[in-house]
Amino acid sequence: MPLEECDVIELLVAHDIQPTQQRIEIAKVLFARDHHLSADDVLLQVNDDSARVSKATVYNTLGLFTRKGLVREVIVDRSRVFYDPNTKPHHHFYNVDTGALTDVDANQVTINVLPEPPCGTLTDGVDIIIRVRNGTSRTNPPGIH
Amino acid sequence: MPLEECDVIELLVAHDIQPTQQRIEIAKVLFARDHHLSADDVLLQVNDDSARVSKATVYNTLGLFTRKGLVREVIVDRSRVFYDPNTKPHHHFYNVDTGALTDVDANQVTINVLPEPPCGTLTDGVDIIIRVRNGTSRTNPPGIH
DNA sequence: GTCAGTGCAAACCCTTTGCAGAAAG
DNA sequence: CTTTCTGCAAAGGGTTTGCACTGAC
Repeated sequence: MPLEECDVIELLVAHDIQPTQQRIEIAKVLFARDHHLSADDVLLQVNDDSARVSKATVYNTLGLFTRKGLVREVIVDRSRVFYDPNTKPHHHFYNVDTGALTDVDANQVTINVLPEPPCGTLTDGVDIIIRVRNGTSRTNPPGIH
Repeated sequence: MPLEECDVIELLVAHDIQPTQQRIEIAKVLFARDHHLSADDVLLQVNDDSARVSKATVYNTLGLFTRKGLVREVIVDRSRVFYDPNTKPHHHFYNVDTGALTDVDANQVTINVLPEPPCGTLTDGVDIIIRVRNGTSRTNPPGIH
């Protein structure tokens, strides 16, 4: 389904974000497909198809979207943050060779955490990152079934 | 148990690392306790008690230790990498308010992943990061029991 | 003497910030 | 007209690199 501009505007407004031209362009890139983009990816793609958005605005906007819950930051790589338009609970395969991120729906994974969170804290969320590398074997590491 | 210098040297040699003075100092800091240090933490602590190690050497050495499997990088924070002397399979609580990392033994957690890794890849490892924040509620988020 | 390891400072890269100009309501 | 947003460029902070020096064998 091609993403209409009016859908994006609705999305922004629903998240209490003023739909400016630049924010619309950035949202269109993010929500075009279910992918994971770095800030730089967004910058390149936004400026690829006609629009003109500065680096500062891309960073500011991605931060804004994250604070407003429109996208989620995924931290798997020392060198850059990925932004994930999928805000439903889910986890990730991360290919350490290629850097590719793949979603794993949360209900495809069951985890049982026996230990309590450290004293005085409460659980905020769980990120599971399954690091994969190129190869063909089928053996799972310990603890995974 | 206080960590003897000879133990550290043995550890380095066992991992095929030449035990130079600086590497010994860095290893002593890392393995003094079961904690999680950033490169900067290591730099400060190494130069605290008498020894003199440069920033470049700290970074080079931490990279070397990681490649040789002596320590593990933990990436939970956008701003810095933590180095974990515990190489046994385990996961982490991460306090987003304080930055504190706490180990969760792998056998305290069971995870069942239904989906296969993406085509042509094999699982390398699984990192579970349980983000916690300061507070007192006991409610678990969806998927945790 | 040779080769690996170290240290300094500069380079790098991603990200953030300050501030003036532009745009939205 | 007022407020918010944008863009540029400069600053920031962690990390890496180039290269000469030191030290171990």
